[in-house]
Amino acid sequence: MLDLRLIREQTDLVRESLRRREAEIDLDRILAEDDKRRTLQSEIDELRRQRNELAHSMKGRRPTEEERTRGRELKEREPALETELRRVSETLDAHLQEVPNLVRPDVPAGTGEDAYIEVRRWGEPRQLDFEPKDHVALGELHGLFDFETAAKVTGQKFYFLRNEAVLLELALVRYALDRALAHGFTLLQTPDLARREVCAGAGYNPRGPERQIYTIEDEDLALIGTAEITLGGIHQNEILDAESLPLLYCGLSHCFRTEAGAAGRATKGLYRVHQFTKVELFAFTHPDESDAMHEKLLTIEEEIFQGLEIPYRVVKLCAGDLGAPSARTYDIEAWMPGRGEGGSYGEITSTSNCTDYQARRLNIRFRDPGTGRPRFVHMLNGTAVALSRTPIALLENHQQADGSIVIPEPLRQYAGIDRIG
RNA sequence: GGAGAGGUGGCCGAGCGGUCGAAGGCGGCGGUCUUGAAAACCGCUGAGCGAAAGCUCCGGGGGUUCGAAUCCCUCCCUCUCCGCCA
Repeated sequence: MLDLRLIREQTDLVRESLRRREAEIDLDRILAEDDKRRTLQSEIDELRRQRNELAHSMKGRRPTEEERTRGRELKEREPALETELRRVSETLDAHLQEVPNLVRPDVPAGTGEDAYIEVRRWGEPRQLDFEPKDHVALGELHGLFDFETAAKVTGQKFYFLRNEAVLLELALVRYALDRALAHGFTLLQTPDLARREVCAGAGYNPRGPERQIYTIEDEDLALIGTAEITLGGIHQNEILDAESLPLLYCGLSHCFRTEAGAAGRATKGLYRVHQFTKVELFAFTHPDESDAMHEKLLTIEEEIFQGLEIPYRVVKLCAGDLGAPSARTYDIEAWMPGRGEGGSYGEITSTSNCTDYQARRLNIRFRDPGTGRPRFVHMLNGTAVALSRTPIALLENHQQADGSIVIPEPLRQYAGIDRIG
């Protein structure tokens, strides 16, 4: 959520940001609704002032019949105005929620992959003297995934992990947790469900046609799409000590995605699924520190994939492709030899600086020691490992001519095996 | 799931129809004292909206009343005990 005052006082700045996102948002309508809301609020304030004045004037004595009548009259005029205010506020709020975050100045304008900036590449895709298999074929060869049985038991885009795939998943989790720990993160295993309000605060709308997450019938709960939701909710409605910042959390959870709208998109196997495990990095920072923290999260992500010897490139997303809460997003795209014709890069992590967008909605502030007043913190998130896509890159990059897979060194102590097949 | 107790400012905690945006303490800020620091003492110190006047907020929502942190209803949450269970 953006600050209404910012929209009001620096309309051009907001307009320019929306233009770079190519987002169609009617700011003038929002400004008009805000105007109306404030007018109504003033009228109600005036009415209440009169009511308070009357009540205070008769402290400690019995009111006369005339005063009672006057009090009743004032009270009766309020509900209509309040109803109107509520209606206007709800409309305004709904429209305000649709306004995405202000993008950082270095983010390129436009939409689509052509507008991305490739920041750097790391590692060279291996030159193979054999035809590489994709992870689905490798999984079949070694009995690692069972999509058919999962479809029978649960549905499309679910899977059973089998045998070494289970060991690999747990090893990757453990490896990622240790990396996070080394960087000073507090480890958390979070609930897999969260209140709908918290989900909405993080920018995941549990309602409406564009909902990305599952809701629980008859409960005020949703299955989380990412631990970003539960981690972000930790400090909801709190005023933090400035000295406690930055707060670094690393959360392990399952993630559930409806993938509504993604139907028909050609994605095989584990690339796009309804449930997966993920280790997520999260930071609450001082507003002046968030850009530096964003680079740090990216560095940790890169370190993780360098350790796994998976070639990748880092891209900075263009404004039009950012999620609504994000002011800047870097994706790591891993080289996937089995993807497309002759291999291609596929998204494997994503880290975003959401600045104060989520903090405003979740009401997470810190006390500024200079002024003594509360300010919104900045909130950032980044994938450590997503246990759907990381195995894809791992299996495909480390496959051998005979179809066996070499487990990269840092994972062996956790997995207890050094190869599959 | 059942019974009871409770949810108040950054934190702890009083208040139980008007004198309450809220005692007291802790913490924080400023000062006196001190070579400096600590201790002691004095003062200031909740948040939001609004250009301002002012208005709102004592878990959420609703009600009673001229007037509600205080009374009633309801929901949520926490704690204690019981039940169930991995």
